[in-house]
Amino acid sequence: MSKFELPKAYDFQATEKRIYKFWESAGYFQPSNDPNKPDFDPTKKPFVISIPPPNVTGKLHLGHAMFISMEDLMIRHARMKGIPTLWVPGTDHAGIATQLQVEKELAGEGITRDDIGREAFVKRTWEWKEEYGGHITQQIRRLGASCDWTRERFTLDEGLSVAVREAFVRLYEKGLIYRGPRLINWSPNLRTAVSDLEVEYSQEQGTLYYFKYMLADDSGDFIPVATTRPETILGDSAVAVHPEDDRYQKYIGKMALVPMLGREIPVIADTYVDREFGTGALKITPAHDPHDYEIGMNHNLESINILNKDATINENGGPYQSLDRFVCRKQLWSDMKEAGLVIKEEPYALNVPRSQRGGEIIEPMISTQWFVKIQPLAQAALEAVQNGQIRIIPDHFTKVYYNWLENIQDWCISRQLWWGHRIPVWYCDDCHALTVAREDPTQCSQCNSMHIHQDEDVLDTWFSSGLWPFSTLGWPEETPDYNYFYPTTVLETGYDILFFWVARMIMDGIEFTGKPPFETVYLHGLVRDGNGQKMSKTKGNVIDPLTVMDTLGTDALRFTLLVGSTPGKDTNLSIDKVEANRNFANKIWNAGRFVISALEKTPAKPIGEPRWTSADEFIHARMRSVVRDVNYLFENYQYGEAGRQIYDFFWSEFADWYIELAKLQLNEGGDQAYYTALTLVRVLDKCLRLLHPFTPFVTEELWQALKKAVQDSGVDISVEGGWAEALIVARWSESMKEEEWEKPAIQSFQTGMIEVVKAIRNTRLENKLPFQDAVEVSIVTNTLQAYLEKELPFITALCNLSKVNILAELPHGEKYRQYPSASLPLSGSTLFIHTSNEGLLAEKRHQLESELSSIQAQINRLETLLESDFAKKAPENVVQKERDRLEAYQDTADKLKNQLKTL
RNA sequence: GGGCGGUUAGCUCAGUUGGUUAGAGCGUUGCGUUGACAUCGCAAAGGUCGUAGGUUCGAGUCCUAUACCGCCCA
Repeated sequence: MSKFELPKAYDFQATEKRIYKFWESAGYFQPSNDPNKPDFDPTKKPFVISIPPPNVTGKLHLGHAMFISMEDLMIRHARMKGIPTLWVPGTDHAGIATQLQVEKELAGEGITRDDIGREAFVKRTWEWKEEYGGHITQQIRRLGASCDWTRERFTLDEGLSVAVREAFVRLYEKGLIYRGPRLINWSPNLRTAVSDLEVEYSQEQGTLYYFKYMLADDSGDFIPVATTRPETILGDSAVAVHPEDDRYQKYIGKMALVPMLGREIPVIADTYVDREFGTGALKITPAHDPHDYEIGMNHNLESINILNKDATINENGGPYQSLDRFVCRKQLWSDMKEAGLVIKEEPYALNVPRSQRGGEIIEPMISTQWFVKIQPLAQAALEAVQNGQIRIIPDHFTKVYYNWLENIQDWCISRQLWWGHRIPVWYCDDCHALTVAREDPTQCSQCNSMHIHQDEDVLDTWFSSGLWPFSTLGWPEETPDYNYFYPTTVLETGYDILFFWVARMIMDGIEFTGKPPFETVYLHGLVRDGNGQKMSKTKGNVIDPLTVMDTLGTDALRFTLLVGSTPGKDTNLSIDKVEANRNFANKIWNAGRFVISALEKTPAKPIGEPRWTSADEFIHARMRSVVRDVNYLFENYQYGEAGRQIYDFFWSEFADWYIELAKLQLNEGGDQAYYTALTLVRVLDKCLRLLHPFTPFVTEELWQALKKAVQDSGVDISVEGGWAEALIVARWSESMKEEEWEKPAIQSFQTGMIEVVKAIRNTRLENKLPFQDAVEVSIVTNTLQAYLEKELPFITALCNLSKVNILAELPHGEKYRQYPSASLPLSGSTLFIHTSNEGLLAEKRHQLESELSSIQAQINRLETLLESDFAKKAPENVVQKERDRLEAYQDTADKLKNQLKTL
């Protein structure tokens, strides 16, 4: 193997780990301008992203792969632009999720967390975290994430715990945190409260139960009532009817009897009742239904809690005490049936509240919990977006954000868990005062009693994640990192946690630091399967990113996710697409191999000034134009489109055309070969720079090889931005202003080379003239003579021609009539392939006629167009373009007609 | 009930300042191959851009209505 040779196919398995290690150990992931170092320059504006912290004990899924790819793309782009760049990584303790895993482990040993007690359980969970906590970050590394691991944080680490406590105490002192009994969402399995956001509603088939609410006056009268949850009858404290409902008006103010319990409750009037729905009368259970809770407040009704924490019936259920909620439902209903209180049952579609985690049915329940008074925070968060301090991409999520903040409810932040930030509140056993403190107190702040105990609950995990952009940088301390890197630049995440996380970070950021925590929110869509279905274990359509990386390479996966997605829109991922992009990585690789091999075929220095070929000028001009487009698209967050542009350029222009022609140019040797190699290297280099944020591994590997090959070969070729230590820190290709030569260079190559070559190839194909057999071609043209004379050798080689005749007009004579021909509409030319193969005249005529009719259709279309107001009102250059086009078509049509005439 | 998206080729999707012949990948069909690449090349077939109006010289792109699908919130 000579020194320039690379493996025939790109071997991602041998490459990725090595390259990542190289980057990380060289310190490229750390900011180039570090406030903790002596040469720090505070005037440079940094580019900062805080990672959406994954669950510390989680396993990598495509959602992670998506955000890692997006953020790494942004980070690498910024880094290459020379901006001091910081991507802060870390993980989240994920209260419920992690606790559940440990409980599951305990269950395997036949014990519960209560058996071992809080302290032992928390210790055990830390051990679990130590064992599994590294997995997710290792997996993130595999994706190529260039985050600064020296700054990695964890929501439960010491610093972040200080931040959480500081935040809680500040809010409490401001009166924005309160504790009290409220109707909350209770998860009976987890035995904790959850926030509104953690409840999902699913449409399910249920039953609507109709029954009699007997009046207490022995009249035998009853009010028919319907419910979907009969067991809640036990907690009823009123029957409500509409005040203007003729059917029930007479009962208002009377008392009714709770079935089976015989408790007396009032019949009340409330306009909330919908006369059309059900029976038009409503049972009111303030302790177990949000609407009833409201009505209960308005009418001063008693709230009767009928459930224990495990959702069995409590003492208020009388004879039903200790039955499970669903057993009770059955039992009570059958008892009522026996008592003659049942009217009927009918099937009914209802919205069942289910736990986002675990899926069990959530019970609305009155419970004493801690809440954040959210209104003032929400207002500020709303304004930060309204006044443009924060921009949300894509735009339409701005409305979603407003809509949510405008209707926000207080946030229940306490959780009856053991894994998490314990609420920093101590209760005095003597005077019952609360002590809320930054440091663990030893005595009551009111009476100095030593008999105090800490609140048992922990905080919602999102309470700590809300502080993430600044807590990770050292807040509440004003560390150098915090002072320099905060506020961060972009917050990138999935739209599904806009409320959970993004909105809360904005609220917290403004509240605690006085500044919005980031300038831009970029939301990506969710990753679905190839048919747009949500991935789920039960459907069996889950794609494991680790498997994909193992089999097709990280670059292929990243490129697929990045290019297949549009901001805010869901992405369908299929293995087919990843395979296509694995092929692209291989294409890059092999193009690179070719470019490197070209260095062997060129002199080290040119003798004269460059004499650029049409292909050279074309590829340079197109490259410049692609660089402009890509930069424009990056500036507008259109990364997917940017990737597609590079892909198309690389494959169908650079590889398909330039490389093919370069082979011929290299064979010329001398200066021609030198300038070809120069062009190859420069275009490849630029492409690798543009592609690096998308496919970091193959580009880095190849770029290193290219750099080494150029340097070792001694060929004098420089690249714009220079040969940096590594591609990851090489300079990004910035836009260059369009120069006058570019458009003509592109156009002449398209009309003179691409159209001609394609026409010859097609005509050969159509007429079964195999490539191996050289053919003679005549080109009748008024516009291409000069171009063709210069580039003829290349066309000859690309099309395997024995001879080319360039003619000003169609020659007379028998033979031309029968030659297969093709029109070249861009230049208004016609070409003939000479062949002894006696073509059938009829077939030839048919072919010409169909060609003519399609061209005539274009002429008609353009004539109509140019006769319309278009010619008067459209911009001159647009009109001129159409005029030119028409002219070329007319030219072609004339020639076709001429041919037909001679047939 | 309120809000937000989507509807473009057989399938999955691009198509952001409206420019007049709508693109890609996969799939299908035909041809091709010892030198960058079969993880390939060359080509072909395939779409009245959901429907109906409107604005405009010009609409997949902007506006209105409507149908269907999806998501979020209540």
